[in-house]
Amino acid sequence: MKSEKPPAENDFFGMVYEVCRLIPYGRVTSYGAIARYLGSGRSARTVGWALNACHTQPGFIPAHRVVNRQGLLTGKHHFGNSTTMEQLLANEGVYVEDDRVVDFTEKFWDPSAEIDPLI
DNA sequence: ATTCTGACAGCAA
DNA sequence: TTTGCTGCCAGAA
Repeated sequence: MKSEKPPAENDFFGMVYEVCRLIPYGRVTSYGAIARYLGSGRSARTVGWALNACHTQPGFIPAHRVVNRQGLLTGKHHFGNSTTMEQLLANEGVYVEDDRVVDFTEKFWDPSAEIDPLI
């Protein structure tokens, strides 16, 4: 067998999609947080690139819950309309103002901090 | 094959 | 303090 697709656990993109699905309702996370959870703290760019291809994945990927570490909706233009991402977040109780998540530090959800019990 | 870009983040000056 | 460069992985030309 050749070109056998590796499991999501071994696929960087798959990991990104999986973590996105783990983001709780009404919460947001950052690209760097996901990258860090994957073990590559500086691969945040690749995370964004994976989300760019999230539409190729089956099911729904809550990519609108992923923003940059400033809380800015840098990828809102990738949701078809520039307001779609903001609307989705507002629908979950995450309000956005001036392309920035309100109370970002409170809404922030760190996968490596929640999923991995460091206690 | 090489080069550049891309929904970022960290560090140096 | 801000500005700029580098690093990271994957895909397109």
